[in-house]
Amino acid sequence: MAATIHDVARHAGVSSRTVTNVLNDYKWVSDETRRRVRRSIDELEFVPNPVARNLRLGRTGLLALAVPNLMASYFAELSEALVDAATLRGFGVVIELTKADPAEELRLLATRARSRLFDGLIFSPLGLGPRELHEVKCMLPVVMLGERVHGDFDHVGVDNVQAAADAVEHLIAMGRRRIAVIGRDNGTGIYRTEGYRRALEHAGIVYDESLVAPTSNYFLDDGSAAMAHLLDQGVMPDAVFCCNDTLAIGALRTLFEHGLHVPNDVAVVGFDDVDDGRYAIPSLTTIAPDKAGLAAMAVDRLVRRMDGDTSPAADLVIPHRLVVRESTAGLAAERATPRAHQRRPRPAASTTRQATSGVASKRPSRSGARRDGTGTS
Amino acid sequence: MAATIHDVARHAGVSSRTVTNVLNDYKWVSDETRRRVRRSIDELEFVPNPVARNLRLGRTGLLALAVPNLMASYFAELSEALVDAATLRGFGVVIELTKADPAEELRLLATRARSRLFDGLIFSPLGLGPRELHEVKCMLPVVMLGERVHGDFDHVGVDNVQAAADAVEHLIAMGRRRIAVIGRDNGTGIYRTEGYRRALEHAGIVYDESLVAPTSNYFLDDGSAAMAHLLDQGVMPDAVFCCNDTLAIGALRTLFEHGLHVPNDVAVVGFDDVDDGRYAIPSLTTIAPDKAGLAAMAVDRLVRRMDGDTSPAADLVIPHRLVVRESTAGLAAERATPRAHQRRPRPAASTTRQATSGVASKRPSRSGARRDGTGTS
DNA sequence: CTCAACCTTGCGATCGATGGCAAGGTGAAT
DNA sequence: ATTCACCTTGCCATCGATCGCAAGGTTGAG
Repeated sequence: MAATIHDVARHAGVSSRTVTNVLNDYKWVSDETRRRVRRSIDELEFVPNPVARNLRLGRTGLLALAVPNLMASYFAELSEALVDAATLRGFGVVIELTKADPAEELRLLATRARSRLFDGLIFSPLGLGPRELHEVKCMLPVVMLGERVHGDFDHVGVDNVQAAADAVEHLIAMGRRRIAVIGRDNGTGIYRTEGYRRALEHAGIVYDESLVAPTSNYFLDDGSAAMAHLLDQGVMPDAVFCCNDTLAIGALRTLFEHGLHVPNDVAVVGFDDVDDGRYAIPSLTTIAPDKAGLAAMAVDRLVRRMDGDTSPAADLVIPHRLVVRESTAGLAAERATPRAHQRRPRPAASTTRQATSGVASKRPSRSGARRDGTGTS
Repeated sequence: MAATIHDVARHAGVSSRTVTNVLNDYKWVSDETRRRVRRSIDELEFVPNPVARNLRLGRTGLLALAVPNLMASYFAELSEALVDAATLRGFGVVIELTKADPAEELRLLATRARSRLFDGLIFSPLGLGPRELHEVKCMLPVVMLGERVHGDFDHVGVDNVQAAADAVEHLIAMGRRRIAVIGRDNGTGIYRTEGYRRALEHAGIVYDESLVAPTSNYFLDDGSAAMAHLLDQGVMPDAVFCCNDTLAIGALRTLFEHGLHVPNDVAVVGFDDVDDGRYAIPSLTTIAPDKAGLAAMAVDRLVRRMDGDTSPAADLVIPHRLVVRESTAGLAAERATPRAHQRRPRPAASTTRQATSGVASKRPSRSGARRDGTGTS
């Protein structure tokens, strides 16, 4: 059905060897021949069969990306960033959903990774703990995301403990004392809760188990349920640190339903700087990791390994920063201090503009003005 | 490095032919041999090289899924559903991000689809209009999502015009008259706006161009900007129909910033029933398509085509329903009528429970009670 | 004329699994 | 002893592209 290299050769009146030479930019091909071959390729709509090529070359041009799910915005955004980064380097990306299931994650590393269908694997483990991961040895290059694991895998991620501590420190700086935490029991959650603990300790606040609402998952549901659980138990915090934005948005909803005002009654901080958080009501204070940087770094690392780099496993820490929004600073605070708290990159473009948000009135209507056009006023 | 079928044969003391026989459940293999071969496979950790197998068989076990992005929750949820459905049938999924770029979408259909790297393609076109798509002929099985196109592609999707009309009818039933629409200018948006127009017409309300806020994209940003644009122009609607939930959530934010109450001042309806909408403040009334059903149907259709089904292109319509939440019914309305408006499937499980939401108080605290435990009260 | 640089080609092995074919080998039934 | 059903095998072509090798061709410079 589809044309092969031989069809092209016949059509162009050359040998198949010459066609390969053209395809691979071999040194000694005359311009004339090159042109003729190219024309035949176009006319026959020939596309080299990657499967055959890959069999020969031992590479498939595919990376596998293993994430727990795509429903949690963080993983959706992360995946998008990684697909972009991979595409830039000519790799396709196969998405594998692990559902944070340890068995599934192991199967992926142990079996599926041996299939040679992928040239590399970017893995965001949630189910497997450091100990299990330590055991696994994997045939193909792997870059781990999320929390550092103690196997000999390359790793890219933020300093979760420090970042969480930053977030909680911010709450303390805002005068909060009874600070709850939601989300301890998943991969990175453990480390983020540790950061929470340290920040409290540093401020001389005692760590109170009853303020900890563990969730094994990290969906909106879970944040909402955990918050409700806290309130139902009569625990009344004046702030909540959520191990990610999705949990935080769920928690916002529960607080709203309970008639509690954020941040007046309870301040909320998330983690990840997911797009939704910017548009939440109130907008969500959060820790923003450099996701694009993370993606680029992960792919870069992987490609380097595929090219034979055998240096010892690296632990790459990407920067993070605190983004203060209404859920801790409040509407009034934001209005009073129109500092450039936020960065709002437009998803499509890559320009980065500074802009305030959360301003409720006095919006100079310029024709065709963008929503954030007030940033200049 | 990695073991091949021949290594296994040698190790088990049989011929490679026998190993193939075992691998493919050939009829005449003695149990004894079968066991021995299996043991060798395990010991050598042999996994058949899919690339070689595929070269021979002409199939790769991979489906391509082309969506514009993963940032818009709908596509994230859709992708997750499709990956699940494909995994169930033993297919891997390669995600291709088109960015809603017509050129990219064409390249995908015309070139990348010829690569034989995929056995099939599930395509969610946004950039290409029906006319362009009509032209394209594609070598491999394709199932189209979103709006029906008039090429000879299989198609799975909701009846966008009808569904949009349902949504707007609901607004009209709630007594709204000045109903704006956000989002016309993208693939499905055109059809949804058409549904909007019909519902107005049916109710004898004149279609007013100044109430139409077109957006070419469908991110939070765009919804927010479009809403601001309407308000800045002095257009004061009493309801807004947004062509998807993401736009709607963006619009909610702008309304909030302008100090307008939803739904008292402005009612808002979205489309897609994205997870975020359930947790938005206020929770979002929306049109819920059966996403899991859609995913299953799409994969099913694709597999059937791959197996040689040559029946004429099918147009499969999946059911939708209106889900009424606070953004049109309001807190009070919900509290007054604890009807089972909503279905809230837990992402992980597939059980479907009826539950009210948006109840602000009187939450009977049962130990370990789920957030939606009030549904029985 | 000779040599070298440049271009093109046919041949054939290679990547790893598949599977047709014919040829054997069992053991049991006829 | 013969037939047959059952099991196992070696051999080889196949999928399509890659690439080394040797050989043959054309130039033009020396």
